[in-house]
Amino acid sequence: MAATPLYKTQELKIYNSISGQKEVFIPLTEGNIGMYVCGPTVYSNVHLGNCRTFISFDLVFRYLKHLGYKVRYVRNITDAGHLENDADEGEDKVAKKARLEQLEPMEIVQRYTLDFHHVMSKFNTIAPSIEPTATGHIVEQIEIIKTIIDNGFAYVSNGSVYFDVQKFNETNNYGKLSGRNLEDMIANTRELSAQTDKKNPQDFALWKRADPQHIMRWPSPWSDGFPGWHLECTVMSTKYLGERFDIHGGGMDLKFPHHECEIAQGEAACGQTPVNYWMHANMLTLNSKKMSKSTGNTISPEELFTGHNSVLDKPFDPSIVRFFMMQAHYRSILDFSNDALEASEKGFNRLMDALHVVERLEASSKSEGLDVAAWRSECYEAMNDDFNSPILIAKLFDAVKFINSVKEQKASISNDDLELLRETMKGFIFDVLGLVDSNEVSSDVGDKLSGTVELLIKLRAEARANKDFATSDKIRDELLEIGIQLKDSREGTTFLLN
RNA sequence: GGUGUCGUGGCCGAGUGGCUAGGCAGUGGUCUGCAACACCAUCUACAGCGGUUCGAAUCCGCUCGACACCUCCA
Repeated sequence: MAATPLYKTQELKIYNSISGQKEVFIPLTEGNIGMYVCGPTVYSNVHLGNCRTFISFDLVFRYLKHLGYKVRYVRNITDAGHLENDADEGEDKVAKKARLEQLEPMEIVQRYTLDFHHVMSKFNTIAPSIEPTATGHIVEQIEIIKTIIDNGFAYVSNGSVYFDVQKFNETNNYGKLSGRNLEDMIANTRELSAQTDKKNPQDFALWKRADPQHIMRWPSPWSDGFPGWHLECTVMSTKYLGERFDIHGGGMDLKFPHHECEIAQGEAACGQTPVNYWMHANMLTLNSKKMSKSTGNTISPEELFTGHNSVLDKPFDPSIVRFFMMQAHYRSILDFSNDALEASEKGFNRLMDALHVVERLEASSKSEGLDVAAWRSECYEAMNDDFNSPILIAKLFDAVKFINSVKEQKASISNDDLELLRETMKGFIFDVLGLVDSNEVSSDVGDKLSGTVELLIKLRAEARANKDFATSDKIRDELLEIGIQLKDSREGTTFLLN
């Protein structure tokens, strides 16, 4: 007797990067979705820009689940194969870090994987269903390389294996995702030194031979070496989601060459294109420039939570940061600044306040001031339109205004509508947007705290009744200083934690 | 040089061929012992220049500017 899943009544549209259009989303198997998102390379701490992508896809994951879909969400950990550059002597990022810090590569991997998980949980992202690692899938990677060679789309050169892009392009289309064509790429390829092993500069590595002094090497039919970066995603998505699956996500900067290469590998190995809907999350910028480790233009989540960075005036709660990100669309560039974050913080607090107000609201015989059912539909319409969280948030603020008006007795709400309003607000704020009420304190502490504050409120009320405003203001102001704000209304005084 | 995206009011950020986005900040009012909160009202817009159209900030062209990818990057 399960209720009808929401997805049967909602029409979700997703902007598909490969077509450049919003398309009605139809999963391969009704009610089930396979989603793959390119995860981090764990050779250093994640920065806030990295986080935006994962928070964006957390929104996608959450909304799909909210609609009643069963989602298998795979997000990999790149712990091998990611090279410093594209030259033959390009060094593996993890191996390089291990060499520099004189640690085992897996110590590097462990350290930064733990950091990544810690930060992701701070941002209240839901863990993926499967989080596979590249090093855990070396065997599968070797197998798929064999298949691609057998199919004639790769060649062995000096112990390494390269994908033959020109050969592939004769029967398939290399560049369809990023809107490039091979002739242009050939014509505009920059001069790179030491590319002796490749037939053509556009070719990319499936397997790289490693010198004996390299610390991350695995045996293969071609050499002791390591797999190419693009390959792991093809292998792991295929293994856990099938040769063809619904959604593939990642940062905009991975569109080319990484995702283009994934398409080529998938088509070369399996004879069909791997992904139905390609989704790309846009960049977080700092000073209008992309956050990037290599340029040092970054801010770390830790700096944000502690406020220890020159661009920050104060620390910010992870939920504020998440809310700030949700106020922009995932396909838009978002510029990070202290001022923007402070504005978000105030808005966020107003939203949370309203959530407390709506719990205590009294129903009337009829609703006046907002058509709750229509408003609810508009919330869904916003999210159905390619996960438009900024519109959703605007709608939520419409409700905030209405809730406060009801409190002020300038509007009214029926019992049924009140229930629907509460349920919808909480559903979107907590389940879909993944925000956390930072005012919430653990119930045990909360009970004792509210008892204490209620006592002070009572004392203040007595002082006010006696026109002892010095005492009443002292209570109000000093409570505010420790982050407890008193709110007077005609029903009496309530408090909020700031 | 190639490919693509974007340029919205004091700030951040949506959206649309004709109807208020929203948040923050500002202004005037209501409420209050004074405030805060909240509510009501209100002010700053669609880079520039042409074109299409009854009508464009929204479509087209050009100019200027910014950003991203083409090399590792979420």
